[in-house]
Amino acid sequence: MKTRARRKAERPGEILQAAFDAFAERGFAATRMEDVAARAGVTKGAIYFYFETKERLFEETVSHYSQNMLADAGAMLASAEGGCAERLRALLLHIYGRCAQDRYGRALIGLMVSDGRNFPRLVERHRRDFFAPAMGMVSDLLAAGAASGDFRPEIVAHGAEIAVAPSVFLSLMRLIFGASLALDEEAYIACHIDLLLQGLLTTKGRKNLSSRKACGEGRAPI
Amino acid sequence: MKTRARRKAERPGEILQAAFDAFAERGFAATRMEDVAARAGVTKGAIYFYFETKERLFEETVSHYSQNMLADAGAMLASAEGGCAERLRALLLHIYGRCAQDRYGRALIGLMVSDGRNFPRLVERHRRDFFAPAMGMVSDLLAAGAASGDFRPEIVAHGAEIAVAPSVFLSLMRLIFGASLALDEEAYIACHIDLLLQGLLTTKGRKNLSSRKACGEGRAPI
Amino acid sequence: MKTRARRKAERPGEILQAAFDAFAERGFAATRMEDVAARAGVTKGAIYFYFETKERLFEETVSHYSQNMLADAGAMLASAEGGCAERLRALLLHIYGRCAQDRYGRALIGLMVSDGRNFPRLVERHRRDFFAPAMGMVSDLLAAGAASGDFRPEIVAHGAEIAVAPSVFLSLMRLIFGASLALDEEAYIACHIDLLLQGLLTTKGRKNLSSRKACGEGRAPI
Amino acid sequence: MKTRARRKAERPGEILQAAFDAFAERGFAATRMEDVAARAGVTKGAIYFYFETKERLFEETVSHYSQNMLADAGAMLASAEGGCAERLRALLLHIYGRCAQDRYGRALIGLMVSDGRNFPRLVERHRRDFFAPAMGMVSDLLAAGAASGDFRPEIVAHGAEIAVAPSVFLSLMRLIFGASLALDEEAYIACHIDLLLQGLLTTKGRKNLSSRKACGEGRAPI
DNA sequence: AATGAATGAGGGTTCATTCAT
DNA sequence: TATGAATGAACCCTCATTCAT
Repeated sequence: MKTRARRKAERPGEILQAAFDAFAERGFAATRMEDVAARAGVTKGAIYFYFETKERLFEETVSHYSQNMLADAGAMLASAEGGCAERLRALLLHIYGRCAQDRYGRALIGLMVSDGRNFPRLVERHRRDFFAPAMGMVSDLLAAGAASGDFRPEIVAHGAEIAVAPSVFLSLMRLIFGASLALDEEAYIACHIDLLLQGLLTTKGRKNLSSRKACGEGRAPI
Repeated sequence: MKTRARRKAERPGEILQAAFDAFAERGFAATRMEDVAARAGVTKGAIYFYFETKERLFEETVSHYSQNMLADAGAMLASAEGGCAERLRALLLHIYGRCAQDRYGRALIGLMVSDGRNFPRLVERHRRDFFAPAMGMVSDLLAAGAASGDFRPEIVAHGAEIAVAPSVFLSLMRLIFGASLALDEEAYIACHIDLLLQGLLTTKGRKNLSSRKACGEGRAPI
Repeated sequence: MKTRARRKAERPGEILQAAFDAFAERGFAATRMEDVAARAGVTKGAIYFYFETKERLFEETVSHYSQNMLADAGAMLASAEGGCAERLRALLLHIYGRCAQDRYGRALIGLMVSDGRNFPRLVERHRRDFFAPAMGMVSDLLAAGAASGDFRPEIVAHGAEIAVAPSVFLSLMRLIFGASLALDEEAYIACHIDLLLQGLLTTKGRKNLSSRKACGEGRAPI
Repeated sequence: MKTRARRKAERPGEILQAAFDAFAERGFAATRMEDVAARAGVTKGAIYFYFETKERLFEETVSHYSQNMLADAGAMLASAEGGCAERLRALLLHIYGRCAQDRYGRALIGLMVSDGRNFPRLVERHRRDFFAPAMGMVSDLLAAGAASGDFRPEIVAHGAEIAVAPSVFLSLMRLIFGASLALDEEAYIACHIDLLLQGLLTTKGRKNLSSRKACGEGRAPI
């Protein structure tokens, strides 16, 4: 049994977690405060002690969750090794794991789509603090590759979105169709990275990649 | 003033249109029957003369709209000329126009994401009657290209999704971020098609494409 | 195919019949004008050509039906033979047939109970034109019996209601419990008449009754 | 001002009472939840805190009320003294008081007739838990009288219904015609019991009754 | 800090009634 | 006469929010 003080300190976090679960499952409109309360193991009134309105609860829930995702990506990238191609592959795999294959990552996209309309401040913050930096990481990688001669320079401007799109697309298909969509995700991802690198790499980049592989420095493609 | 008979024939369509507008703008839950009625120029009760419940109205609205989209894509593809690469480009451009740049196409995706949960039958029908055939069109094109030696055969299995993903991604970004997302769509699309074809074409396919262009048979990319 | 004029003349009656069926089955509130219209084979609007409102339709329906019942009872009584006891028995059997065992007779009672509240004029008319005369017939019979010395004179004042009550009670039980109430109606009726006559007859009346029976002038009890 | 806890404990009962009043006055369909709420001194929503739907409220209201009636009748009978005839008279008087002369008892019958159709479970429960036991009480009394030789044995099978019918009939007349029906209830009841006992008693039973009366042990009839 | 009874505004749905055809 | 599309007033029910305890 935790102490009362300890419980008290944890309440807001528990509520946020419960709220995210609930919103993720049913969306903003279909989630009742009582659903959240039940999940959090408190009563409706208690939520209002910590959050002014349902709208505020939603905003804090979503932004609380999206903040973590960026930090993780940064950490991952910092520790990645190899040339630009390998680093790009590692980043994409990370994104797949966080945004398409993780239930919560998927849910975050779903919530943005379904309820973002009514929370423009939240969306703007999400764009500024999460989406733009995340795309920036991919963009920077492409720019570095172009600078080193590994990547074709034409694609620096919009390549990041193109590179990331299939992971978001996969996420969306799962959101909409769920498990009823038959799709071999491993093969899908391999195909995506193969196609992307074929389109991205210069002749020089292609050589670098294969020579490094020959030296055993790279992982097998997926 | 139209005759009564004429009005009657048009009412269901007017209501469906009004409903699609309303649902697209606010989602299922936040849309009131009165909103739909007002848009259609009738009163709440009149809608119930044509549609049993709000749920049924939603289902018919969505499936009515998605049926049109597929027919259009088929017609477009039938009239497309040129080699596989040109035909693929034409199809992708059509998809961009219908699914990313058209307000209603975007809305359709948004509605599937936000409210599909509560309409499993509708989602399944949409998958079977719209999504699967649409992806099949792209898939068939890739298979034809692989057979003719223009496209790399490895990508036949999942290339369709990868090829289409950026258009859906763009659609999603506009849904979520709206106009606040600075993005040159023309350049984005050009980059996408360039990158995709680079990844897709074999050496032979590349020659076919450029020779046709040299003869003036092809349009400039985008 | 009937002529238009003929159809026209029959319409109100058809509607009244349909309305009575509908009201009898579901009560006033739960019956929709459309139900009545469907039963009558016309559309809602047509009903309003003949009846101002739903209330008026109800009133005319009920009073139209209740008018027949009294005439029948009078005719029956006029043709009844035998002494007071026999005539009383015949009358009670008639009442059983019309008010307890006939679906419509039962329904009439049900409608009076459930909806009479809101139709005071109707109820008053029913009381004056049907209920009071009907009770009067029974009362007169009792008075005649008392005058002739067959019936005990004490019961003339309220005996009619007491005599009739079990048939209404039976009607009510069927209305409420339907077929799920196990009850041998033949035996019930026999018991009722037996008990009633035992209570009613004077010593002289008893003799008259049995002597007539012995002469074969009377029917067996029930 | 009552404490909150106390109010909470009383609310359901207050609502049931208010609901019974309202339903009794207007029937199920014509009673609005707001009527009930206003009578109970709460708002519409509050009712839904205690009762799921209007249907459930109706069911609980009716069965709550009918349970009391049976218990009362049992208690009364247990304390009754005298021979079978006296006990029967006492029971009938009790029934008159509760089912014909009490506004609520009358209403219960009315509700069963008008709305029972739509609540088959309720009706069945009412039959099993109230009507059958209540009739059983009368039946048992008749059987005991037959066993002791006071009552004629032929009437055991259906005598209970015949005995009770006039009280229900009176109830019904008041329900339908209200005060506009001129009827001396005291005399009516006396007539009923007189007639019934005349029909019921054997010669022996008659002697027992009059001897006890002669000894001053019995009350005057009514 | 937390409870949970109570509020009250709002939305979906029904249906008697109307009226242009 | 008859139709049936359309109206509009109710009514049931939900749920975010409040507040006495």
